[in-house]
Amino acid sequence: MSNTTKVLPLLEPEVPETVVPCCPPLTERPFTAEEAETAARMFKALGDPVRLRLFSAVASHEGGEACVCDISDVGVSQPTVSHHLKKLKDAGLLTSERRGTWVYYRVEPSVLAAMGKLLTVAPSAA
Amino acid sequence: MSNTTKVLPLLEPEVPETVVPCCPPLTERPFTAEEAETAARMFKALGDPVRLRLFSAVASHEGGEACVCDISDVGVSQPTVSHHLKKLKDAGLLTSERRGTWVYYRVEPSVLAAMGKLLTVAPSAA
DNA sequence: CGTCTATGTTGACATACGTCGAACCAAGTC
DNA sequence: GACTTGGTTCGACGTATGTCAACATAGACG
Repeated sequence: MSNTTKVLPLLEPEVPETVVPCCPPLTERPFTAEEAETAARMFKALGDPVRLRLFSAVASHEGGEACVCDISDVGVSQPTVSHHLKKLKDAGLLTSERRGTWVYYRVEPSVLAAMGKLLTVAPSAA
Repeated sequence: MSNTTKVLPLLEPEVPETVVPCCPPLTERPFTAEEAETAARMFKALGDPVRLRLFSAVASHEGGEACVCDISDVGVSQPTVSHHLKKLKDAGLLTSERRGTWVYYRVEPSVLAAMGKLLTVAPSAA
């Protein structure tokens, strides 16, 4: 039975080929200074516990977006939350949009996929 | 979402079970403070351009290991290289071993895989 | 042993970073 | 308009970080 070979469209609404070609996998070849600069910026953005929690909260929220009020319970003051959300936004990991009273943040799916590719264990290496 | 509820085993090829169970994918559920602390430590280690270049140089080197002398051309002084390699080691991303005159660093493949999983776009989320 | 090469460690310094309180802006509500 | 709630920006402060020069350590090789 070829049950596993069914290429059913497991809900890939986003995550298209538009994955930003930031850098090759870390294991493919030594990064250039420029590549390292770019990739480090993204890693750095996730290199703080509070930001990681905020990002995870947004990413795991209904539809990949969340109101600030829903995720700001991470143990720091609200200005600090805002500060970190801005950093994530500056790093290109989140986007924000104001809808009436509340501000909603949502993840940038392509960036997530790009980072995942960075950490791919080179299959050809072996 | 009735049609999409098929939980078919969408090709989970390698990624051995030896992957350290640090945290769930970022998109699965909000990280706890503890998970965030752990994961952030790894991201932080790669959040510096110099460290990223060093790590990439080691990871892409023959057999996933490299002598310091082979990778220390990243534009900073030798003590700084040593400092960053120590940080990567402390973060659990590299291991070192002295063989005669030279010291060799090698990647911790399980950690790489674990981080890759973190950035997995949750297939069940949606 | 002495010396040379390859790395790691220490101390110092400038900068970046995380955090908060206070002030400020944006939408609703009265 | 005034008041309330949600969120950002500003200014300040303490700490962490990246960097280097100088020194220390570990083998190799006479």
